[in-house]
Amino acid sequence: MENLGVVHENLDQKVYLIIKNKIIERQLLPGEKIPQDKLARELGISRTPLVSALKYLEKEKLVEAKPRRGFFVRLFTIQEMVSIFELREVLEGLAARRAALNITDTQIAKLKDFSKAFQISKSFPDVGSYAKVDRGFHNFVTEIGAKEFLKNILQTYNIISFSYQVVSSEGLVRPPAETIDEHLAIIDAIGRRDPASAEELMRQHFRHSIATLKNEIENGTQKRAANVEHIQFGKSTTPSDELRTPKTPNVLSTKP
Amino acid sequence: MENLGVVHENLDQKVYLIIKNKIIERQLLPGEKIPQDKLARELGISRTPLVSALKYLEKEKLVEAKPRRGFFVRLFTIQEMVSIFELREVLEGLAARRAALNITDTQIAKLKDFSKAFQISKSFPDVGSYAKVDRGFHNFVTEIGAKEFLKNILQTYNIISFSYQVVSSEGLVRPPAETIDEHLAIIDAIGRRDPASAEELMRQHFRHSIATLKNEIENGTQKRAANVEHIQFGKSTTPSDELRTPKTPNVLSTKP
DNA sequence: ATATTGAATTTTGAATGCAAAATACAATGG
DNA sequence: CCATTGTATTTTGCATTCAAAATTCAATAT
Repeated sequence: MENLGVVHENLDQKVYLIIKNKIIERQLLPGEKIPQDKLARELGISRTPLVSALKYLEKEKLVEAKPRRGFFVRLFTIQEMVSIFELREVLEGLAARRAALNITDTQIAKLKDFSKAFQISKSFPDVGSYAKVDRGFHNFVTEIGAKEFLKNILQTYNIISFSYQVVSSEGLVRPPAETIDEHLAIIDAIGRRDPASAEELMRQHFRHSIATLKNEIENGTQKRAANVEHIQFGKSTTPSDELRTPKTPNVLSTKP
Repeated sequence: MENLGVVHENLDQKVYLIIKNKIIERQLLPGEKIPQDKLARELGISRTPLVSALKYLEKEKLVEAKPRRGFFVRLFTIQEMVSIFELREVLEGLAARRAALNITDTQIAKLKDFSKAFQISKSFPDVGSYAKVDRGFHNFVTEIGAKEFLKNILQTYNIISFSYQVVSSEGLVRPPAETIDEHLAIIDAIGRRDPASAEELMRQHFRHSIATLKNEIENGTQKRAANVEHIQFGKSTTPSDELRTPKTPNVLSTKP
């Protein structure tokens, strides 16, 4: 008999999500060593699934493993951020193309919501809420345009870039005034189901940000530390969704 | 005192490479369950570093973890191969662009070697040796154009696609006659240090292969099983390295 | 024969144990 | 005072252990 849809999740998967959140919510700071014993005791588990989770995070580049010395929350230089944005340029370009090809009418309605939210940001400038819509939008494109392999990769690198505090506040590379219209153009292309334009506009969008980053390197405006603030996880990609900051996860028990 | 360049490598990293090779060399077959106890005993280690290595491979999609049931060598459908080729289209496009920007004169000399090798394949057709040059070429572009993040991702997906036995023999999607000139054009663009052309030509190259794959899906020519043969690892990316064809029997043929 | 049940066996996931390495810290000498 | 050495403590990497789950396989019923 088959186990229809019954998903067994191992401890390490839960721990993986918890640590990921700890990093994103800055309970674990970039460069900091991850205290295995303390964390394991805190979660009421042994080091085995904890180390396992850390190895997952290592593959995702969120932590760095130094053999015989432990795991450290990863730091990114601005040069590395440029590389990551170059990756995102082509990957989200692909996601935008696929989104334009696959989008359903219901999803187009959600796109319109984003459009509205961006328009509002235009009239009532507020960097904080704009940054949220920005993240939500990129996550939404990933959600509808990417699956399997592409989605996995993009989610990782989106988290890294959103969590890197660059230049202005809220982790934005450029001010809203510069990016709102670019977002609107991308939304329009996807909504029109025009894959070629969607891809090209998304890539342009990133190229502009990359140019800004490179400019900062030249001007020595470099911020050295990675930083995180208010990252949204899970499915909350619609602008209408929650805007509160996520709660801290509850402690685990080995029991169901 | 600092440990200058002394790299400690944990057991799981070594085991990771060993299993990866076992998969690539078909000592572990797609769909097969990985026998932890047997393998651990074989390698003279405990299950701890073995499982750790398997988790790495899971993140790389080379194995699949089914909780409470074990690890299995991953199978790829032709549809998944299309997704992977779409990824490679944009990623190797980026790598080609970066290659054109960064290439040194020494590396251009190596490119010319590839050019020569492809020319030879034109005059003396041999699918086996051509496939090798093909792989070597794509690895070389990855080597010079990609670093850090991009390189990691590409290496994984290149391995997967080279190891998937599609259509014709030797893991090639299309026959040499179709692809030689495309390769030559890419080489030319990179050698001319023309990033825009290099990227576009590389992408076209992949788009053609994707079209072929999609065509197969429609025609039901689908091969069900992944397959591997003669994958080269490490630095052996130069065409001067090895051009001989140590033929091994094609073990596939699940044909009725 | 085939299907079903249930006990025996194997395998997994996670805790625990332990030697070696790394780190912290105290004592000593410059 | 700071640098250096030696010692105690902590942490890491891996092996071992063990309960629970999955699998195998034989006995029984259909």
